[in-house]
Amino acid sequence: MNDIKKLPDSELEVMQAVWSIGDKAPRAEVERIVQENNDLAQTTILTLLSRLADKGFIKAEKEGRSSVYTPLVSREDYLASQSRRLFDKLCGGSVSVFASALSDSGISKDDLAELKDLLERGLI
Amino acid sequence: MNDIKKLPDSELEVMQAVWSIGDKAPRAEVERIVQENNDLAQTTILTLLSRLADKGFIKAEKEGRSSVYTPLVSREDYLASQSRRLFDKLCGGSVSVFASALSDSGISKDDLAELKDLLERGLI
DNA sequence: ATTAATGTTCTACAATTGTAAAATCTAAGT
DNA sequence: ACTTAGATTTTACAATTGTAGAACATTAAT
Repeated sequence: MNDIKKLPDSELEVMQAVWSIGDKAPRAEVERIVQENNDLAQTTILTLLSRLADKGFIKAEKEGRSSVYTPLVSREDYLASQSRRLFDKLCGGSVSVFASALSDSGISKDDLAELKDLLERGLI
Repeated sequence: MNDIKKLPDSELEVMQAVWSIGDKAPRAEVERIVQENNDLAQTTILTLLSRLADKGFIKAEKEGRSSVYTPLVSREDYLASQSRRLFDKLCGGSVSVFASALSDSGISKDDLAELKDLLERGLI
């Protein structure tokens, strides 16, 4: 069930861009977003997109002259699987270990308050 | 501040074993623990230990005929940095995204209750 | 002193990741 | 049809990761 493979950092970066745009994300958009944080050559980004496609994370289609990319794995699913991974592999499934990790991670008081609020309202 | 490098999976596995034993973890113990989950050759584990030492995660000493290993990076610090990483890179710093990740990750109701409890008691 | 056992370091090598130049393929303009 | 600009695919190559056999060192036993 929880078998979404972990992406390497560089691919994740590109995947984030695709997710942030949504279905049929145009190559130029992806490129623009990726390059806001990370100055990679255009061909590098294309390589990463094609590796993502190989791995089944996105599908590519032609739209006129250029390509658009659509996520096949949702951000939510990926995130859930990675959270799980962190919780299991690193915290050994212990909530208190996880909690203290959160506490030490530098997450702000406000964020923790929000988390608490969500938990209290049963939204999680 | 938050600049603990991410370990590759195989090294993390060995690191976990060292952490679980504590200071001056004897090689044989590390080996035994690693091999409970993962059947790796002895030399493979030694290779990983030496890579961990190179990266400054552990230090090795001779104790009699064989080696013992002591963590230089605590599990807590590593965990905190990885939680942070997940929160930032994957959730884009959004608590609600993070919360829904938790919710979807298959973490049990009991665990969530415990987390809520910790938050309510101000222990986080 | 020689052999056997135990432990560690070297060397090796394939797979994956990070990065991008070179080559190729359109579509558009002239 | 020919050249150019834009886009994608191939090819490339170094660094890192995953895995372990071979070689070497040391201790213990005969």
